[in-house]
Amino acid sequence: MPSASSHASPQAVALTDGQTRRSRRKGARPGELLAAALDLFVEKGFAATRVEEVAARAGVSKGTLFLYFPSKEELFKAVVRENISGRFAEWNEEFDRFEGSTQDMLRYCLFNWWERLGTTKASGIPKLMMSEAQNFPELASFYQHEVMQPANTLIQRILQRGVARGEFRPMDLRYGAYLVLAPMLFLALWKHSLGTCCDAQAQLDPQSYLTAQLDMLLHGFCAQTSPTH
Amino acid sequence: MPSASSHASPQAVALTDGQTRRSRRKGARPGELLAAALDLFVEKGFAATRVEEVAARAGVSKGTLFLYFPSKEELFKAVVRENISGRFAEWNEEFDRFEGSTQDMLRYCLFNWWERLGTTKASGIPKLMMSEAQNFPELASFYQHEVMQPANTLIQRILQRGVARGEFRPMDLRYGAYLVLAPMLFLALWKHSLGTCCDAQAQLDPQSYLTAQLDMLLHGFCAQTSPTH
Amino acid sequence: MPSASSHASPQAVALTDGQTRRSRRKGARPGELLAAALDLFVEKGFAATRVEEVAARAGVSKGTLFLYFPSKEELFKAVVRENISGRFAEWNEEFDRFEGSTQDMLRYCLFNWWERLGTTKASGIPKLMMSEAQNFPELASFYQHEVMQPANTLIQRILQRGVARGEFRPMDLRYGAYLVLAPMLFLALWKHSLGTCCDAQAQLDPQSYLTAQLDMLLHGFCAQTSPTH
Amino acid sequence: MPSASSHASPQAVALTDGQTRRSRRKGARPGELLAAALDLFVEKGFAATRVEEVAARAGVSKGTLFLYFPSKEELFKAVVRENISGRFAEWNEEFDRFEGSTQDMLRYCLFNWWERLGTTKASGIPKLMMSEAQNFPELASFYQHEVMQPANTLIQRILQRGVARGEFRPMDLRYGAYLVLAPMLFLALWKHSLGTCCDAQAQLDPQSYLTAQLDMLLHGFCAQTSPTH
DNA sequence: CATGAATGAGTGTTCATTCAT
DNA sequence: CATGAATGAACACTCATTCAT
Repeated sequence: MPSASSHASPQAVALTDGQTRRSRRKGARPGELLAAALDLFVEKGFAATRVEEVAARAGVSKGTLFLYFPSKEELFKAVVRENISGRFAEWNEEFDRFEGSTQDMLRYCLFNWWERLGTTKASGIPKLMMSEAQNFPELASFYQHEVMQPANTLIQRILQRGVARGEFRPMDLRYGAYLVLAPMLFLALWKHSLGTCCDAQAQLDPQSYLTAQLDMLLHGFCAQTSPTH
Repeated sequence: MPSASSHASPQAVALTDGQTRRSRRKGARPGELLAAALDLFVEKGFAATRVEEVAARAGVSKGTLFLYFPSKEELFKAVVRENISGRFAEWNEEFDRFEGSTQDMLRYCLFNWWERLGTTKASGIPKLMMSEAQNFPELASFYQHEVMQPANTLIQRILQRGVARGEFRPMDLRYGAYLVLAPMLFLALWKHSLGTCCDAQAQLDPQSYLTAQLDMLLHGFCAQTSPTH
Repeated sequence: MPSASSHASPQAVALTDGQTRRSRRKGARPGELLAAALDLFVEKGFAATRVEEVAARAGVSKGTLFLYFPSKEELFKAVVRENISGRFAEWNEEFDRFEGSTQDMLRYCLFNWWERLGTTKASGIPKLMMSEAQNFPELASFYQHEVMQPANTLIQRILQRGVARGEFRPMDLRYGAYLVLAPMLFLALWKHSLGTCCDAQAQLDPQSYLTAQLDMLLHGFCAQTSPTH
Repeated sequence: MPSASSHASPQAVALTDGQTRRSRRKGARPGELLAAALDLFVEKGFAATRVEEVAARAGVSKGTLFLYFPSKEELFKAVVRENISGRFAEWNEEFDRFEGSTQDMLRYCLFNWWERLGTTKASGIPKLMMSEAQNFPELASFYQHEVMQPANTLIQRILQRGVARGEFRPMDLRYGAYLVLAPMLFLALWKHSLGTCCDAQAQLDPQSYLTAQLDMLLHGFCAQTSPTH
């Protein structure tokens, strides 16, 4: 039963820049941990992130992390839920309330998505999943059900609306949804991988990219629309 | 995966003091190792691949691997360098010789790319790069210059041809190229990550996906083509 | 498991500066904790029992446990001390009053012991002592003096009575007593260790075992009794 | 890739009293590990023994231990096999060759068992199993099948021989075997638990104990053999 | 008195890397 | 050249113990 005095040891204090850790408001714990976890998972990947690092960045000890999240995987799931899954309800409601043309809706969808997620740390999550899917099948399955499916469904609803109102050509909705999703994901992926280390001239401007994307989605490349197969 | 031994990386050569390794039957070593490493890196990712497994699959001992590659990281670099060498010269020539419509050229480009690369192990490399770009910035930059740029340029040339011939509407070529690339990369990424662990119903059929993609690229979603900006 | 609160260990009392805890309904705390601890120590062993579990089973918080017992080790000591208190006075009295043959007395002793202790949680204490004797030498010594010695003495008195009355052959009483004790302890040990996880066919029926044991103790294996040394 | 010079570090050398570890004959590794493991398991119990300690005592690193034994549990099983299970074949053969009376055989069995196992570290294994059975059911089951069963069978064969030759009274062999086993196990258990910390006067002399045990097994306590139920 | 949030040392296991042979 | 035995740092997770409230 050694070192009863090890609490508030010099090291621990050093970690928090000398603040007395005990004095913080209690309610913030899980939130700080989720924020720290998001940062680190995005920065270094799931496997390469050590739970101790997450805890340290949140200003708590390793043990405390496990007080709130039973395992690293559950921590990850909580991060995803906090940042993505939890928002589909809200987005679906926005869809129901939307009154403009479906073109505008699609535009709103793309730009809003980028503004709300793309510009935040959460935009790193798709890359994270891509990287770790093979090695953590349970996480992949979780992401598939809690993120990809709802996203797909939401976009299918938009396309369906466009078709129903005669604004869009008839189409296979399942693949149509991927046509919208693919470039969005590509943008997020790019931002967190190759985008971080390429020349200035090769940078992708999100606004321009999304604008081009939207125009192409709606009208295609062709000068005159006359499908040819 | 052609004649691997001719690509022995500088480091590897340095290790052996420049002896002519070629004269022995053993000269095939590095190539076998690179092939095994590609397989495993693509299957399981960099971190999850154990060097012992690579060595075993190449039929040599762990020690031998380190004889040719000073570290796991260098092995990774060699694998990427080995597998993204110049196929662009050939593809650019094909472009020059192509005589049909630009629509057909784009179709040919997409389906051919999938057939020649997408169905092979090499289709795992983009995922590999995405995942590890942060950890190997030097390689990411290399990939950017040697793969992404040429690919971009090639596609821009196609789009440019279409515009020049009045087949395509005028467009910002740089972003236009990404519109073509994004779904291609998405397909390759999908195949090697979430695609491996999702429900049967969520599977993506490459042919259908590319077909839908092409149709949308050319004609867009809209019922009547009347650009609105 | 009678009135636990009357056995509050010295340490526990010391902790509370001798206040009269008795006057409150909460006085039952240490007893509930000791009972819970006995259960769990017997079930899972010292190391595998978590103090939180003990506290939970006693219906208090982890912190409260440490209010009464300064450490897990002290809790263990208190448990053992609490549960091996003097039943020997009573048993010795029974011996004095017994009027039948010494064979019957031995039979009574074995079966009664099993009924009164073997079928209760207390039967787990010998196993506990065996397992932890090395780690708690002071307790082992205590157990030796307070349990093993009196038990030995009691059984020696029985054997002595048999010899004195001509019912038993002369013998070395000290070792004779172990001959009676060994199988009793073995039964208790078995019940709480290997007996819990072996095939149905390898199970030991206490009644049959004790019967066989008694018969052998009295008459031995040999067909005709003619001691041969 | 730091500290390439960490091999043969001062610490490591210190562990082996300055011998160059590399110079040892290779074949001794598993044997040294098994011996170290037996020592430590017996001294401190399975759970309380750290694999690193085992490795250190054997003069190798933690990693080396896992080179030979895939897990701590397998190490334990190997220890048991090495010291006990592996010997039943030999003992059964001795039984087959034995030509004297069954009384002598039983005597030989008891004293020989003590001499060959009881006086060695291996005598600590039964205590080990008793202590850890609950927490490691797989080990318990292993011990049950590889040790208890064969021992039981061997003793039943001896008793059966005695009965068949008219030397012993008829009996239930299954329980009869336990009558022989119980005191043997008790002796081994005693030696490694309470026996280590009790007064000189309470010590059990194995030879005397076994002698008394044998006499009682054969002839019982009773003055005249006249079974009374 | 009682709580329970917070701590951090401790452990089995993996695996890239080394090096004597 | 090739081997594979040996290494030891690294990591997720547990749990006895503390202490501010």
